[in-house]
Amino acid sequence: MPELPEVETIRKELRTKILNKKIVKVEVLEKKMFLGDAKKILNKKIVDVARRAKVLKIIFENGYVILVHFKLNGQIFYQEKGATIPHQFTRIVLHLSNGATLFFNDSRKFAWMKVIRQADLKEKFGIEPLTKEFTLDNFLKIIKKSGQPIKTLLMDQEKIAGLGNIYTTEALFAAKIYPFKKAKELSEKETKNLFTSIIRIIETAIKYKGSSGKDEWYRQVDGKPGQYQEHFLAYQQEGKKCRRCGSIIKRMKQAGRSSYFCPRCQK
DNA sequence: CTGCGGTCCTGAAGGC
DNA sequence: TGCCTTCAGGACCGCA
Repeated sequence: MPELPEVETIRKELRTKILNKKIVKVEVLEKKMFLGDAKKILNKKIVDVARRAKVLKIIFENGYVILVHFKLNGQIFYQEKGATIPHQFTRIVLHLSNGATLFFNDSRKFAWMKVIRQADLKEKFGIEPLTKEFTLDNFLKIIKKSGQPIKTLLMDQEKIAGLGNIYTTEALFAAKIYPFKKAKELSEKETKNLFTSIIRIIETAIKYKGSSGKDEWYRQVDGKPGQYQEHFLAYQQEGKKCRRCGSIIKRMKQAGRSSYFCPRCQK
């Protein structure tokens, strides 16, 4: 499922493909997945492709933007001129001025695109992990005042932006922290370990172009899978041996989704 | 404030 | 083999 590293990978690749191009036609095959007025962005030059949290932004010269949320299974495929074969789950097709095509796919129809004026954006996202605002001090402040379980807190987009189940699971494993532990009960040392683990894991995951493991529909813009799933130490490792201590990785339901952890080394 | 359950949706997996 | 049921899961919403 596209989290920060996946959306960032898509952003970088897409930017090289569509910067300075225009969208000349929008085909909406699934109405609920396209919000706003497509006419606002037709034939306007794309001046940037950005990201905030798990949301991709295609920014146009006239101040409008297409927001893209991939949710669980969303994909964007870029195909050069002439190779315009839709995917089985294509819901929206964007035709570009150079004859290329963008396919927005999602089997489950949870993903969406939205046309909005940048000035009208009301974002309630927390700190971006890869920016200079993400300091140990700022992280400590967030951790110290929350009675929530640490994993729930890390996935709260209004506190820390862009982390989902995969990367919170891996970061908590790396920092040897039990996912259900209350945030404010973390020691300074644990908080520091968690802070550095988040940065290291997010950066490594971007290097490997995201995770396309079991059940993961995420693909890069060219359709290829990412590689970070080969480095999972906890996520989807239920029943396997912990690579640190040899105990069996456990799965528990937490806040509606699966938490994976080592019952011996995560305290 | 917290936390829970329902909702959207459908492929995959499990049961018989 | 095949039908039927259950489950997963990001974000959001309503309710206790």
